[in-house]
Amino acid sequence: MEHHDPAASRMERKKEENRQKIIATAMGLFGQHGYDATTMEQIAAAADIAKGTLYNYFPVKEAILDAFIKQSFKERNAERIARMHALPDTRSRMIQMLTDLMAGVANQPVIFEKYFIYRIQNMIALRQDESTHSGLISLEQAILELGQQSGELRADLPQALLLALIEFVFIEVAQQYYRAPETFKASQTIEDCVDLFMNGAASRS
Amino acid sequence: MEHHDPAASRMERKKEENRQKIIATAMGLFGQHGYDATTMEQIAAAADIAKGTLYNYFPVKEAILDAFIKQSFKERNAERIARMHALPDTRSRMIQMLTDLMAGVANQPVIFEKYFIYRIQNMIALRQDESTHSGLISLEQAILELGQQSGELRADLPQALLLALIEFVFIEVAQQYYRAPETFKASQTIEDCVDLFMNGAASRS
DNA sequence: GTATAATATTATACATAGTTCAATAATAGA
DNA sequence: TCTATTATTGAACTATGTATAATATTATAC
Repeated sequence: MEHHDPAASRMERKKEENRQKIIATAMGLFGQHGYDATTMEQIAAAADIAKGTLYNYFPVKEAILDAFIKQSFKERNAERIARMHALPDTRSRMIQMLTDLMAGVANQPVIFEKYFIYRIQNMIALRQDESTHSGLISLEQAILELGQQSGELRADLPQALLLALIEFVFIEVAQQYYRAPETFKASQTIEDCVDLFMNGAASRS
Repeated sequence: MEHHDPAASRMERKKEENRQKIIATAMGLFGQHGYDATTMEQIAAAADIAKGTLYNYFPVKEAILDAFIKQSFKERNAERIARMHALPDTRSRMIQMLTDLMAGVANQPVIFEKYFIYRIQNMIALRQDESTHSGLISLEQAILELGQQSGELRADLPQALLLALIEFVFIEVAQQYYRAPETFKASQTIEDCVDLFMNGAASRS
């Protein structure tokens, strides 16, 4: 019962190893054969574990994507947040963030599409959201906090609501891309979305 | 090849009959045994059609829900839009709409939860959205048009973007309900969401 | 009415996601 | 080394959704 935990037990280490091996194996297969064409059995076989074990690590196929993207984001988030501090206002921070994100999306559209769908599903379906942080949430939180500290963003509404709106902006920009990838104008779309985020739908009198 | 179409051919009529029969049968089973516990085979058997035929009408299980809810909405939309015209501004129109919607959600939480997830999935995954109008979209469009006609809502951004934001508001309110149904305060949440929709996240100077 | 083309239905078999469970193996702590 | 806990395995199982070839129904033209 009592946990020893000397810098993580052997078991923890092995689990983390397995996790990484599964993610790497799966992403490799996704790249080779495509996401949909890759089955969970193939992933299990390629990672040399039983199907049941695979599901023990990742309860649904999309969770592998989720883990991969979350990881990629985490690696760069410190740097991204640092860069945000250097920017003068919320608008420029959001534009930078969205530009960054959309570069990733355009690079791996299928992966991100599945990821977005999975994230949104969880947003609605899961009551408690503690552990299921998206890779984006810490960036979004940073934007929100910086903006509120400088008084630029309002503080009279629940934090969760503002955060949800930022999340909406991120997803809406991606959605515009998916709706028409050929004609998608990133900078225009991003500016419109940020404008709407900041100023709302009401006319300024 | 050439379509006769004398007020819809017999085939069209039969198809519509079948469709309605499937929807009614399925909703009955959902009510009796729950959505997840009802299988597509059970629905097919109860409607006395082959499984393949069922999938010919509804390619995924959620599409039955979607059709049912879309239908329910359509029946009341004319009346709802009429009521909206009688209201003085966008804010009160949105509050009325959201209050209405949330009554439905609270009444059939599971159904609407599946429905929302399905709708959002489609929003992202489907490139062209013509035929897949949600039951809500005409209401949302009415709110937008009324607000723009009176000059209350801005017209300098793409319609689709404003529409998406309204859709976000609808879904966000529902999500707050699902996150904590016991403590959910409908009127407060709705007011906050509408406020954010109208005024945006920036502080008013 | 009857022939014919187009469309819908049916039954069956199939692939995959995801679950369940009892047997087995590995690890933690004493 | 012993014991409790936790992880893995393999196998059988359920449900979605797809594919297909045979059959039935409908539309249209004659």
